[in-house]
Amino acid sequence: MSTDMTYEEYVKKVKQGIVTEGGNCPVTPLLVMLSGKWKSQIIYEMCIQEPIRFGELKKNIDGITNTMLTNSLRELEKDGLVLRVQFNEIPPHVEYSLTEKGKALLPVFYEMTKWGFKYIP
Amino acid sequence: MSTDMTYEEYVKKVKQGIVTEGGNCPVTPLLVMLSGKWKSQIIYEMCIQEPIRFGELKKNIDGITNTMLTNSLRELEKDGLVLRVQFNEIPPHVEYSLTEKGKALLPVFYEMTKWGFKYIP
DNA sequence: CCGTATCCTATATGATACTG
DNA sequence: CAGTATCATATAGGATACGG
Repeated sequence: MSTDMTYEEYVKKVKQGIVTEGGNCPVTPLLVMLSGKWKSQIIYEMCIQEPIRFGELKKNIDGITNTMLTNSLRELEKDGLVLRVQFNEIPPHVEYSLTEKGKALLPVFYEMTKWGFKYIP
Repeated sequence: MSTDMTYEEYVKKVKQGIVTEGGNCPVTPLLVMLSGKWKSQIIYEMCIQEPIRFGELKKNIDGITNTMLTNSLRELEKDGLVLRVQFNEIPPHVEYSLTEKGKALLPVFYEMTKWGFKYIP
């Protein structure tokens, strides 16, 4: 299936049951990548400020622990959404940013946000 | 914030850090609603066929158990995405369908699918 | 500064048997 | 037909202390 199909083409194909490839739900992989309590907030922080450091993420995301921030960043990195660059200066620091793949999620977030404003009180 | 803001307005506001309301990530509530191993597939099946019965969902979604299908449907119903209608005939049956709120997720899935086709091998 | 190591709890998921 | 009840396991999330 083409990447630039229109919305009308998409809806038509969904109703025909032919959007899946190999029998898998087409949105599941992305939902898995974004699953977890903190990942969307981490990506959102990177949309605002980029690159951003570990300590800034920790300060901006209320309630997150070192463990969860580290784990989430590692998974986002493994999935190719986030880039980690380490600077071995004194003092050492690390800069996180979105990859092209990660930045390309913004239209998805746009639709989710529009939906949220309409349907979530 | 308006529901019909353009994508350009959205991106601008994100970068200014003013998309959140009350300090919460705007996409988190939806991600929570769609979290879990089976929910997106359930919604997808309802996009193809609607209304659909419990047994058909079970047959179409490979590997799902009674327990998980029931739990997932109950949560989707509680979140207002899915409607459950019970027919007390002989034999009894139940029909599930998407609410307007649930149907309105299709543009979100469209963007997710386009992203998936581009970035997932 | 940016984590890791360890341990603990909560929640999600799963297997199986049974029922209005 | 469409579930529920029960029990078991796996994974996610969290608290705290410490290290390169």
